[in-house]
Parts: sequence; C-alpha cells; structure tokens
Amino acid sequence: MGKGEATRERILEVAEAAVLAKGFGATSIEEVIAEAGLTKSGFFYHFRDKNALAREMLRRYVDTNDRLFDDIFARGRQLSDDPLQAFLISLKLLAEVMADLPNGHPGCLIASICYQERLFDREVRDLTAQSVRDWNARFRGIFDGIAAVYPPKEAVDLDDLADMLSCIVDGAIILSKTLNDPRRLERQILIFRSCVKLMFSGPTLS
Amino acid sequence: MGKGEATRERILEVAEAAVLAKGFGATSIEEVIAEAGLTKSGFFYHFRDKNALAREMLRRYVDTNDRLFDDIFARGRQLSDDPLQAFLISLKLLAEVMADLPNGHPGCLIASICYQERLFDREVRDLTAQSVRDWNARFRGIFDGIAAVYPPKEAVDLDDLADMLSCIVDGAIILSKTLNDPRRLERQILIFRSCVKLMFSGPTLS
DNA sequence: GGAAAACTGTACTCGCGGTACGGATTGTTG
DNA sequence: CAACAATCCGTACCGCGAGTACAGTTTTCC
Repeated sequence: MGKGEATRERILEVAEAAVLAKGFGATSIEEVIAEAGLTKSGFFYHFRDKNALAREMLRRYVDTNDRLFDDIFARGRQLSDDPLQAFLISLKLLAEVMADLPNGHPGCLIASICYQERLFDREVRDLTAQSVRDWNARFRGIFDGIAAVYPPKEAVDLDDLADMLSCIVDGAIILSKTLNDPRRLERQILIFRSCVKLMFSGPTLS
Repeated sequence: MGKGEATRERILEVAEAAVLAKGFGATSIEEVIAEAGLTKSGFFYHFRDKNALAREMLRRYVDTNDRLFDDIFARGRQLSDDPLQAFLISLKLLAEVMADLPNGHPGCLIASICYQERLFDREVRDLTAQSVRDWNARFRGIFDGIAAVYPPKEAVDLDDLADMLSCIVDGAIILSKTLNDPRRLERQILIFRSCVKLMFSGPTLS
C-alpha cells in the first residue's frame, strides 16, 4: 500500500464517522482534513469533490458489509446442515455482532444517502440501489433454500421476506439512534428471527 | 386563523417537501422563501433560525401522523370487534393509504432528522424520541388487547413487536426510496401483517 | 384611526465548497 | 545519483447560503 492510498483510507475513515454522526451535508471538508491531519489541497488531490468522497465511502461501506455477511452466513452453514437452522443461527450471530458494537451501530450509509439524494450524482445513487439489490438477492437465495425443505406457511412472497430483513435492520438502526438505545437493534433482529421460524417451521395454517 | 399563521403554514409545507426530497442540510432557506413567496426578512420574522423551522416541521409532521393513525385504527375497531381482526384490517388500510400516495411516501421526517442529529438542538431530538415512544406505546396497547384474547406463540416480547412496526415502515420507506419502487412499502406492511397473524392466530408451537 | 402584526429592503458578516496555481517533499526507477 | 512522478503544502481567491441588524412599509384588527 502506497502512502497515498493510506492517506485516502484515513480520510475515508474520518469522513465515514462524521457523516454517520451528522449527515453528509453537515460534514465539512475542513473538519475532516483537520481530523485526518492534512490540508485542503491534499484532500482535493485525492478526491475531485464531495461527490467523489461519497462514492468511495460507499464502496468501502458496501465492501465491509459484504465481508461481514459472508462471514456470518458462512459460519451459519458451517454450524448446521439444515438451511433453516443455519439461517436462524446466522441471525443470532448477526444480532450478537450488532449488540457488541460499543456505541451502538454507527448508522447505515445507504439510509444516510437516501435522505440526501439530491446532493449526489447518478453514479452514487445507482451504487446504493445496486448494493441493496445484491443484499436482497443474497437473502432471497437463502430463503429459496429454506423453502425447498420447509414449505412456507401462508402465501409469503420470498422476495418480500428478503426485503424485510433489510427493512428491519435499517429501521432498527433509526429506532436505536433516535431513542439512544443500542439494544433495540439486537432485539429487532431476534424478533425477525422469530417470524422466520414461525413462517417455516410451524404447522400449516388454514 | 391570522395571516401570519397562514404564512407559517405555507413555509412549513414548502420546507417539509424540500427536506424530505433533499435532506435538511441541502435545503436552503432561500429556495424555500422563493417557493413560498416571501423575503428573507419575512422568514426570520416567523422562525428564529433553521432549528426553529425544524422544530415546527416536526410538530406538524407528528400531528399529521397521529391523526392518520387515529383514523386508521379507529376504523379497524369499527369494522371488527375482535382486537386481532381489527388490527389486521387496520394494517391493510395502512398499506392501502401508503400505496395510494402518488409519488411514493415522501419520507419519514424522524429518519431524516435522525441522520442529521448534530444539526439540531436538544429540544428537536427530544421531540423525535418522544413521538416515537408515543407511537410504539400506542401499538403496544393494541397488542396487549390482542394478547388478552389470543395467547401469542413463542416468547414474543410485545414491546419489540410494537417497535417492529415502526422499524418496518421506516426501513421500507428507505428501501422504496433507494430502489425507486413505491410499492415496496405496501408489501412490507402486508408481510408484517402476515407475521402478526402467524404469531397470534396460528396453533401453538412446541 | 391607531397600535400591533406582518412583512420588505438593504447591507453586511462568516463559514464552507471549490478553484487555481506555484512550490516543496517524498518515493521510485533507470 | 539523477530525474521524474506522486504526494502534499500555502495562499489567495470566488460564490453561495445562513444569519444579523435595522429602518421603513404595509396589513390586519380592535
């Protein structure tokens, strides 16, 4: 890793924390560079403008989350051959990871950008949309595997169920931030887990 | 209603649309007053600063939502004496209302503020927290009524279940905005409805 | 009609995003 | 070691938007 790349990484790290804490619009470049220890010229050498910063922050964020999900769901499958059990285990692991964050979840960059969309160019918005689609496709794949073994109760659309996990996480992050109670996120993941359990492993309804 | 009050209302209306579309930080006072048809001096006559604007926007938003919820859940109880059925009806009504919004849900002001928190003073943040607590308490009351008749499956915490509705709505708004697909919100409310149905009306699990 | 409320107009400060550009280090490579 | 590029600094500047100050004007309402 060259020196330039290290600097970029430092800027992105500082910027991400600031954006999640205060929103993109309220995060000034000047405070970012002060925290990161370089000058304005240095910053604009690495990023053409604030949009370029957002783009790179997003890529970083999405990559980190992808790796986290890879880990968690691989570990689930590793601990059980049954697709439903594996997923339920993974959800519990996910809840634990979220609960272990010292100051609560810092926030979802996607959501943060969602509520600032006019500030960003098309490329950034496409990136957020694509990453959400990718995550939901991943979950959908898991539910397909589960449904093949356990016929689901009621007429549950598996795409909707996959969306639901994203919704729960994003919504619970907002809830826990708003109420200043980090534990809410963990609890919501676990109640979603109960729902999944009911949908697939309970007796069939009329 | 005096003329001043009408002007305030006009400003708040314009500002809310702008904030939900672009975020609070990206909404300039200048464009708001241009749209509302008054001068800068006129604006600052009504609002001390941007924070005061946020505070009044919030009050307005919370009041509007409160009235909407009052309507919807009253209508549900009106259509069925059974607490579970009444709630399920209300959820369907809620889904319909959300689906009928011409350009999709404009966004949740609470969430918008949540991701900009450092921009606001304590009073604004307390207001968001209190309104969320109020809504969840309302839902919790409904679930109490249901649980009194239908013993819930599994060990479901009713507070968490009440939180879940807020999470689903907030999360689904983000999802539908990010993917530019308004129908996602309706579908998420309906799948939450399925979850509630399963939890209370299904046969008991082991 | 007169006081208070509801504005307008002008002129200013300040911080921030962003540009421009010259120069100074620092690393890298032949 | 020399030369070259990558990396970063300093400074000076522009434009925009939030917010202030304050005097003057119109509207509303009793």
